[in-house]
Amino acid sequence: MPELPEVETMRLGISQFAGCRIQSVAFPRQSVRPISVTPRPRTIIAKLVGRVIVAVHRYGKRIAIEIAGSECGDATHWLVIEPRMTGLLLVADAPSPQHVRMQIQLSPLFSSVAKASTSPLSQLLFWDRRGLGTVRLLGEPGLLAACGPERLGPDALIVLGSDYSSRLHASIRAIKVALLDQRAVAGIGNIYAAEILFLAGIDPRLPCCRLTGLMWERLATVTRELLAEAVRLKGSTLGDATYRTPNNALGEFQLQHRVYGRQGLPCQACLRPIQRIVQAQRSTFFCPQCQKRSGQSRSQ
DNA sequence: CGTTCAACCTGGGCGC
DNA sequence: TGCGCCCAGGTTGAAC
Repeated sequence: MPELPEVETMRLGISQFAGCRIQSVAFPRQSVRPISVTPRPRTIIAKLVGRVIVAVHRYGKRIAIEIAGSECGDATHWLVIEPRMTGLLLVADAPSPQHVRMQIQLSPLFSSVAKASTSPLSQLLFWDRRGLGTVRLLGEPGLLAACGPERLGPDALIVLGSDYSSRLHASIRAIKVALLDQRAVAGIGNIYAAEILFLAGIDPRLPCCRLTGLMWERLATVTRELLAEAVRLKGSTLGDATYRTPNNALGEFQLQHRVYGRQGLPCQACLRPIQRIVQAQRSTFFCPQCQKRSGQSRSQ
């Protein structure tokens, strides 16, 4: 579920913890299954307890909680969380207790009245039903390897037409498949790729090398605007309703979906049925009429 | 380069 | 009710 808008909503919802000290860390399912945690849970716990959260960052679809170094010279660390399909960061109660993967208790660094009244909740949970998510505690080299420019392209919220064209213009891959490549552009997933291409009027099957400069510009503009609107609406909570904001609110951008999950339903623009195809083992939804090869722009 | 497949997991929905 | 199957927001690595 979590793509850029959902992960950004998580970041905004837990950034209040900047300045808080970590009181305790637990990995409740540790004995049930070797969950994807590196290094070992006890090592993470030893390195985190007593430390202060400096800031909460987002790199593509990953959250990186910056942990201050200790006074005895220990370096800054980052707790990097990848929600993957069903992971959630929560400050509220978890939907089901058995899927809580990590539990962090926090105490305010300063017991100021303002802080106490604005953040009554001092617990941060990583909840993950399917358990495909990962938690890593990394130093600076690790952070760079996991979230640096070698791994992630420009953030989709600020991507430019020139970013797209310089990275993809020579590729023969279908544009929809390329949009899911985090090294090309960071943050787009299966839902938003479909929605972006519909709004840009571009056929998801079109090879990247056939897009014109004008189309790259339009694609970038639509990407930024659509994702910004999705962040404003706190992401998309689909039918199964697993996705929640950290405060347990539902997303609202699913009400704006034009093609995703709408196979067979009439296109809102032309009334022809939305089609579902499979590309790179993922569903692609699009309108064959509104998303002709070159969209509204003329191409050869 | 690029694509395809399997794997990692749980659980909802469907047809029978 | 239950069983078997297909599907799902993501990522990675092996094989071709």
